[in-house]
Amino acid sequence: MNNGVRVPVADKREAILRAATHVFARNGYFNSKVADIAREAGVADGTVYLYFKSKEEILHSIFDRSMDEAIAEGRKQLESVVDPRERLRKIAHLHLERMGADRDLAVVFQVELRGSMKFMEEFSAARGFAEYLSLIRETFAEGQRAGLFRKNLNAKLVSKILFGALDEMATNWILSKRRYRLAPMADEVMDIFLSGVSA
Amino acid sequence: MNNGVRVPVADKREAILRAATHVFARNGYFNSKVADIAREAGVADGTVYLYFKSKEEILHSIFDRSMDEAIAEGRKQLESVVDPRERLRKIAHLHLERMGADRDLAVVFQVELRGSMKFMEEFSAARGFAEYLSLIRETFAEGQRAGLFRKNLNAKLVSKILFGALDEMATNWILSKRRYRLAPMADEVMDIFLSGVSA
Amino acid sequence: MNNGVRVPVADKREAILRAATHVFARNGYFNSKVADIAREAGVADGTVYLYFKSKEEILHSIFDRSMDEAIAEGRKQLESVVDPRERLRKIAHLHLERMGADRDLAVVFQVELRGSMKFMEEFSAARGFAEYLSLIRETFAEGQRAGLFRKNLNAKLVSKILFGALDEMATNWILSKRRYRLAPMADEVMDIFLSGVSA
Amino acid sequence: MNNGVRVPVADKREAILRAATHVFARNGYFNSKVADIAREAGVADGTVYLYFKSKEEILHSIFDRSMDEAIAEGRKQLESVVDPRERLRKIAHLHLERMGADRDLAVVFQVELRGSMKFMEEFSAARGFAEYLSLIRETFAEGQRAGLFRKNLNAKLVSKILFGALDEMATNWILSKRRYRLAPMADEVMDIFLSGVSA
DNA sequence: CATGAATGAGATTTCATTCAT
DNA sequence: CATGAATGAAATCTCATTCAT
Repeated sequence: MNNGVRVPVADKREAILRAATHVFARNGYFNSKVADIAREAGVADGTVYLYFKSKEEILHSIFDRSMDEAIAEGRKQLESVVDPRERLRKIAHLHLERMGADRDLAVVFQVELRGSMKFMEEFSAARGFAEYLSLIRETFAEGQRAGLFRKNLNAKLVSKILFGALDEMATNWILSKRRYRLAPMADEVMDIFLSGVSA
Repeated sequence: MNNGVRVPVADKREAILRAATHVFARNGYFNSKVADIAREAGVADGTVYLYFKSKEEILHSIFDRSMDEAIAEGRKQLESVVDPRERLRKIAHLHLERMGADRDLAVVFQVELRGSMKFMEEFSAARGFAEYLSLIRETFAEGQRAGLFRKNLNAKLVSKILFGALDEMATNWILSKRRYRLAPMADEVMDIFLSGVSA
Repeated sequence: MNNGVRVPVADKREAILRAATHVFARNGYFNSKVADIAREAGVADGTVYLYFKSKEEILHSIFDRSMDEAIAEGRKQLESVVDPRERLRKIAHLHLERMGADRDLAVVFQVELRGSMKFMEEFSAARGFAEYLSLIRETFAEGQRAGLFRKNLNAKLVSKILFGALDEMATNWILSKRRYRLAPMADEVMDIFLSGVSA
Repeated sequence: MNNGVRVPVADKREAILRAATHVFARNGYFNSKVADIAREAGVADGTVYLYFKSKEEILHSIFDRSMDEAIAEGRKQLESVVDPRERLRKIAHLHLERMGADRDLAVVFQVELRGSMKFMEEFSAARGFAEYLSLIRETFAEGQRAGLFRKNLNAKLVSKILFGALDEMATNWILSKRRYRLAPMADEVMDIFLSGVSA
């Protein structure tokens, strides 16, 4: 698997990211110590700095990697879907499936990303977020052109409403003591949403 | 010093809360120093501890006071409104009016409250938040009983959708470079929402 | 001990500088820990940072303060001396008296100042040092104009020779196991020096 | 890898010493990282430890090797010179020629050796230095016995003055922005020195 | 009540050195 | 011999909190 290229223990970088996600989810970014992450990853404190140049970069890497994965996966899954209603439904599903698949990651996203967006302006995860909103908006606009959705609605606003609803599902899910499946909420949200916007 | 006039204690507590809101909004809770708050409030570092027993308590006080005010104000304004649709519309307005009235406070709420909800067990702002969701839910259920809203919708879910949409409006508003008025978004959201849930 | 009473150190900044001089002289700048300085000064670690913004600034402050004192004292003492030979003799005396008066300070100067001069661009002690060389050079040039010293000698070079000789006396003194008085070496150096440069 | 040719060990040791001299000259001993030296020498970090048992030993080796070379070269060059005045002149020339031949080495000597002399007591370079001073002193004493130099001068003191003057030339040369040749300064120093001590 | 100098525990980060390959 | 990933001890600096005045 090295194909002649020395891939220095991609294992360890991975382990650190996973450990950091867990630790951040448990304590919050600011209350988490690099030493905790190192211990959880099974490496020495210093090793963390062979893979990331600061604690902050670890957080960024978590966001970036997840965003990249989500975007790639999303693109692939949406390729074959043409009906704007189905596309939106797919988007909603993907959103909540992904969040529901890794609770720690979801916590980090829902709890820490917001803070980060405020303070790390030129931060790539924020750009990923903007891209995501655009995708919803354009899909919706397409539906409007196709006569599926009411033409008098502001596409940008509508996309925020949909995102806000999904985001709230995720937030409630991570805050809830009860353990329920998150993905199915997508359908419920979409039913209401589509009724609200249909022509 | 005081020109013989006794400066009421409330003044200083107030000044500290206001200063803290501003400082937290600018830097985030963890990056804010108590010394910054004290300087901005025009008091000595130690004075902060005469009014609050810790930095964390300042944050909680900001939440609690705002929540209490919002709830009191909400109760009063809703007293005379009976139509569930109008009540929901009023709630949305109050929500965004309050957020839009104090940008710093809005930032603190949107950015820091969520983090706090995950890590601080059962503090009163979280209870206020739950109360708020209940209010929406019950108003909606009332509308269902009155035949205004579709009976097959899950009231709890619907209330989260509405809250999520409003919350997203607020978040977008604080993150936006553009300066627009937040409160009017309430109507736009409600139009879509009501179309979506009406019987 | 303190008999339970907190004995405030009179001038803390002063105490820290003195302690730092001692610690630096014993261990060298890079091997000295701020904690050592704090302990020796009888203050907490953090207190050091109320008076100096970094360990490096402590070193600079030691240099700067000593330089300023030396220059002020030198100016005063030289005011009344007109004969260039006597002026140079006075300069040599002041140089070695000052070094000989505080062994720790002498060590810091002889050992750390040179390193600092190479790596820290244009800090004030380096300027003080340049000023000092100028003073010697101009005094010597005056002596040349007065016919006391050989006119064919390069004043700048000569001033460096004199400084180098005095500097070497100081270095030998701090490195020596034996305890002898440094100041008297000034006369011995000056006798040879003046023989070498007299017309 | 080696093109079948065995790379002599001396090569690598040599490369490391040269690299270290350069790195130390640029950053100072304490600010230099072993990794920097390794990179500059074109070897792996660990390889450094096959040739030297610590970073400190590298510094010592630089001193020792230079001292040994200087002493050997000095002995050879002085063999045929009998006149004490000429011997001293030769010594001065050799001193400044050697320093002037390798600026990095000169920086390390002038800047780091002093610190080392204070903190590493039984350090062989210090012994080399003492030997060097003895050589000057005895040559001078010989000149006194030969009636060339004033008998009332303290040979030890005189030797320090000469050393101090030469040392100062070297220090000024490395600190100077200007690029001039160092060796010629030897004659200028010796002219003044010999005038000062001649009978 | 108010002050602000002082405290000191604690966290991030660096880097000389080791050792399995 | 050579490598360089991994180690982990150590040090600077920060800042919430206290308390003598």
